[in-house]
Parts: sequence; C-alpha cells; structure tokens
Amino acid sequence: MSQQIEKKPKQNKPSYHHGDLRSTLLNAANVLLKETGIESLSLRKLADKVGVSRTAPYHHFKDKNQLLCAIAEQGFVHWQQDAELIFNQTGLRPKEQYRQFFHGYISYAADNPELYDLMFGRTIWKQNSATNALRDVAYPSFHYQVGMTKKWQQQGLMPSGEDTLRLSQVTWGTMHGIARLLIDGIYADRSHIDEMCDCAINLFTLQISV
Amino acid sequence: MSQQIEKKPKQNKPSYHHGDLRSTLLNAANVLLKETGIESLSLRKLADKVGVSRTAPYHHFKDKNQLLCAIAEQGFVHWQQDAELIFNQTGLRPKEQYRQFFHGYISYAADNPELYDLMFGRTIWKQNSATNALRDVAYPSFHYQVGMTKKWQQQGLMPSGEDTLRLSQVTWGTMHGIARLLIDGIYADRSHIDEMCDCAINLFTLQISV
DNA sequence: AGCATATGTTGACGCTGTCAAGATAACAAA
DNA sequence: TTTGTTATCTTGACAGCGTCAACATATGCT
Repeated sequence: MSQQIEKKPKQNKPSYHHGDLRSTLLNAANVLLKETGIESLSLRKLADKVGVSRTAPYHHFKDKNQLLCAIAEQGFVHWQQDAELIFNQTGLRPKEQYRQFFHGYISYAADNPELYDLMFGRTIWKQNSATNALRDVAYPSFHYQVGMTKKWQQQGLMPSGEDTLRLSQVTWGTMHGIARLLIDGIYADRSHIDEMCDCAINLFTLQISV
Repeated sequence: MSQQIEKKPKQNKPSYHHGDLRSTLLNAANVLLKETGIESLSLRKLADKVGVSRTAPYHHFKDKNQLLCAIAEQGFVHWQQDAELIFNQTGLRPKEQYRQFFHGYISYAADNPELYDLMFGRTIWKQNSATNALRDVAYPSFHYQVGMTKKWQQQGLMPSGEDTLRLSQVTWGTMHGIARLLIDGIYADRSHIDEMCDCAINLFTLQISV
C-alpha cells in the first residue's frame, strides 16, 4: 500500500519506469479526445504528451483498439451512474422520470460527443473489435434500459400493447438518432434539441398517463 | 459530342491522358467503398485500381474530402429518386405509404451501409467540409421530407398538434437512429429490424387513421 | 546475489494524404 | 501549320500514422 502511494507522485525525478503509465495514458487520452477529437487522437501524440516513447503504451494496451475500448468502458460506467441517479430518484412521476432520462441521455452525448461516438460508434462495434471488458459493461446498460421500459409500460406511461424489447429498441433508437444527428454536425443547432426531445416524449407516452 | 463518344472507350490503347478519369474514379470508388469499407478506401489504392499514378486524382478532386463529397452526392440523388417513387405512387393509403417510406429508408441504409455513413456521417458533416454541390442536393432532401410530414399530418395520419418541423426531425431521427445502430454493428441482427420499424410506425401514427 | 519479468527505449517498415517539379498531350490562336 | 497555353498525368519527396523487432533498464522473487 505505502509503496503504491510512494510510487505514484514521482514529482521531480523522472525515472526509467513511469510507475502508473496505464491510468496516466487513459486520463491523457480522455483529455486529447475531448480537445482534438477522435480523428486526431494518435498513440504517438498521446505518448508524447505523457512524456514516454512511442511504443511504451504497447506494454499496457495490445493495440490502439484496446486503448479505445478502455476509454469507452469508462464512459459506460459514468453514463450508467448518471442514469441510475435518475432512476433511483424517489417521488418522481413516471413521465417526469422519463423526461429526465431522455434529456439526460442527449445531454450526455452533447457534452461528450467524441466519447459518445466511441461508445456507440462503428469504430469499435462495426469490426467486432470490442473487448470483453467493454462488453461486460455495455450489455448490462442496454438490459437495464429494457427493464425500465417494461416498468414504464406497467405504470401506464407507455403503450403496453407493444413488445417491450421492440419498444425499448425504438425509443433508444430515437434517442441515439437525435444524439448522432447532433454530434455529427447535421443538427448543428443545439437550441432546438430540447423541443425535439419533448416532441418525441409526447409521441412515446400515452396522453392519459400518470 | 462525337468527340466525347470517341474519347471514352479507349479500349486497347492506354494513352497518357485517361480521357474520363473523374467518373472512372467515382465508379471505382463506389465499388471499393462497398467492398472494403470507408476505412480502407485510400486514394492510392483507388488510383492503383484504376491504373493511374497516386497523384492523378488530384487533378479532378482537390483532396480526398472532395472525392468523398462527390460520392455522397451521388448517393443523395439516388436516394431521393427512390423516395419519390414511393411518394408519387397513386392509390396508396397514407399509412401504407409511410410504411413503405420507413422500411425503404432502412433498407437503403442496410443495403449501402458505407455509402449511408458517408451521406449522413460525421466524416463529412462534422468538420463542415461538405461541398456546396453536396449541400445543394442534401438540403432539399431534408425539406422534401418535412413537406411529406406536413401532408401526413393534414391527412390525419400523424398528430396535427405537434410542430411539423419538430415532428419530422423526430421521425427522421428515429429512422436515422435505427439505421445507424444497424450499420454500425450494434443491432447486429437484421432479422428484427422490420418489427422495430413497424413498432415505430405504430407509435408515430394515430390509431384512428386513414 | 542472481535471475525472471515487467516496463521502457530506439530503429525500421509499410501505409497514408499531399505538395513540388517535370513530362506529355490537347487545344486555341496566329 | 506552327506556336504557345492549358489540362492532365508522372515521379520524387515529406511528415504522420500503427506496429513489430531488438535492446536497455528497473523491479521483485528465490
């Protein structure tokens, strides 16, 4: 324990071994990702920023893809925490809870566009290159949402006639679509996004609802 | 006129000047795009496939981005033609027309995933790198869809209480979201897509509809 | 103390987009 | 027809990228 504490803050003495390169790389990658975008996030620049040689990261990540998966993994953890904050809130009418969830989803995407692209984009998923660790975080997130949809149906907020899985796929698809149109620069104007969300919520929830 | 006809089919005599390199490049690019994906579509491979030197394409496209925009442009033209085929069909009940349009949209994306990604993806739109020519084809497509939504509202198919622009943004967002989840490898299973589409259509159209 | 292992380094390779400079053909004007 | 301009195509070069191989150094266990 005390060894770890001593190792991490190597303030003035840059030693041959970094000590905590993996998490340092992850943090720096998150910053670079937010600042310059995924397009210009290169392992070489990242290593340079951290102050190690180009190939040092390869001792902590098999390749660039594994680094990206690790970043996405963190994103899912944080996102799930945000969502549960809303779901666990007590004394909230179902419609208001759904509203908060919907707007929260879009806000998360809008505030972290590059991260969102990594979490739900083709870079990772298209080539089936997702790490097992990433899958272990991502899949439960989806299922959690299906469970919430089922609850909303039972509460009379959403039409109970529709198959729960299909319904949650559609509602999620809508959130994903709006998020993507926004972060990909097609709905450049974020000022109308809230109205779009409310319109979608109207369409998905029953008028005579709780 | 007759000059052009003579120029194009340089069958056996490979001359210094290609004669019709621009469209040849575009065609080859479409093939490469479909076969190997946008990720591995490089100008060098493209030039090699066509049989010219690496830098020859630069005399017809300022840079790679302009080539991509030209491909996307073609995609919009074809897509618009497909859509108008459905819109102009006579004797179709509104709901059935909307159904065909929705399924047609998803099918187009599923059949041309890489092209769809180019047309509606961040590669082109995020950095505001879209050509004027591309904008001139893309924007009217959006507006055309808004017009159709208005008509569907007037016909009593969709809720007339919602703002037309917002409504079309949401319905388009849903189609876009489903399309993206499919082509990005998140909804890997295409067999359920039709059911998802019908579920969405149910949610967007009024029960007592024409 | 010695040795295995983890971690860091430089060198090299092939790939990419793109610029500069030169070669060749097409075309318009004289 | 000849001459000069322009469009088109060529090779050479450069910097950046991901990643492998070979080597250096520190850490930790026996």
